[in-house]
Amino acid sequence: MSGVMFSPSPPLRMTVGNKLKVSKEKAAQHHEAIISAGSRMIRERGFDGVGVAEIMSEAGLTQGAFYGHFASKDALCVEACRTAFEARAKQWDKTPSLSKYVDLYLSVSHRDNPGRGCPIASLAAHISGQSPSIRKQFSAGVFAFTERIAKALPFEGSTNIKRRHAAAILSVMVGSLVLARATKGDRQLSNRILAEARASISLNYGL
Amino acid sequence: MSGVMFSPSPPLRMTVGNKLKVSKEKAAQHHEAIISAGSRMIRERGFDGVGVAEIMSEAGLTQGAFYGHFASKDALCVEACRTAFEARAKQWDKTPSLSKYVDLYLSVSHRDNPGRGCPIASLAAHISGQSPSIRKQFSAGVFAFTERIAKALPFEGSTNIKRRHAAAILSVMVGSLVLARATKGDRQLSNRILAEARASISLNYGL
DNA sequence: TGTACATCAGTGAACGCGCGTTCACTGATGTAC
DNA sequence: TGTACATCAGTGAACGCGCGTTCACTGATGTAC
Repeated sequence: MSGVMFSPSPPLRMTVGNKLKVSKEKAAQHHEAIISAGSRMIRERGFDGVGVAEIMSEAGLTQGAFYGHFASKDALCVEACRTAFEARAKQWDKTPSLSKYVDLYLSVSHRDNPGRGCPIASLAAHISGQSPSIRKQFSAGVFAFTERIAKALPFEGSTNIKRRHAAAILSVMVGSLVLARATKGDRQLSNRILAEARASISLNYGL
Repeated sequence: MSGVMFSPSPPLRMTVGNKLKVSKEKAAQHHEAIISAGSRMIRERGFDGVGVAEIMSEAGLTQGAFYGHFASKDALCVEACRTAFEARAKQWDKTPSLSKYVDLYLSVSHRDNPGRGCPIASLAAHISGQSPSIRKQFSAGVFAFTERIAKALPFEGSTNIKRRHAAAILSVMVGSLVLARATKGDRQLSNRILAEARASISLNYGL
């Protein structure tokens, strides 16, 4: 028989076979896997759009094990939010310039992959009604992101003026990404929103 | 006894007493009341953030009556979305200029009252995962709003150029409002976001 | 105009379902001797 | 190094709850005579 045979979507468990207790090392890996799956799925569907059982299944475990790793779903949400901001900051550090980062941010790829994307664009509208700990985590992330933009602005100016421009730039970035995602069904409109936001940042801030 | 006595939050039923069948006129009023309550509560908490029972209670009816007015919750969501865009368009028509409308849009009052506010800012992030009929209704609303902004721009330019600027302006408006709402816990940050978005539209587009 | 009754808007209890959370149990890990 | 056993990460079924939806019933409306 020619060609490679793929088994039809194996459940990709992290534990091999039917072993129950795992080593501490494995358990730590599981902990990270839960956060990783949660962070991605929450960005894709919002805090209330995904359940504990599905997150655990994605991490290769059953729902019962969840409460050995986290006190509650809310506690995971806080952690998932934190790591999402952290991961984005690391990606930012790998990008050569603010201009390039804006390119990436307003790309079709970012629009189509919210799971690895900016948590601000994914979660901003889902924040009200969430717990105070989530809201604080989120506000801190927005503040830090604004500061990062301000410091990276390639022109002269006081910290205060840079902060003010940064807030406006952040608004265009987040707003256009959210709008582009919401109008994905109308591809022309969606693409235009991204392109025009990019152009306006270039025109108005020389980025 | 001095002072006015208020009865503690009366349930405000539209039907008086225990009457069951109501006139066709009353029934039509109920229909509008359901849409009105739905439109407001959905903008406040998102499509999945509010239930049929609570909407009906707000409209002064019981949940059982809902399916005499709408085929499903989804059908109400479509209608609620439509009327929200319609109401906003009417409010726009009452506003003397685009500049004044942007003032209102980026006001603290609009930030703090999503129930009567722009459905784009309230619902954009909740659109993915909703039914095709809701998504279409929403995309049409975004498109219409962009056209409205384009036509109201107070400077010379081709339709195409105006459309492009309109898309960018819409992104700042929606983005800053969403961010301001999400960071309401940090009042200083929230207010700054609104103020800077307003200033940037003034600076960059002379509005 | 007055009466008899079919219509149907609204009621309230019930349905199945998926959610977050709990818990008795399992058995490999990893320590004590 | 080898054995005995306490620990505890993970399992899987169950819990109460709120959701969207259904339905038998109610009784004022509004029509037919």
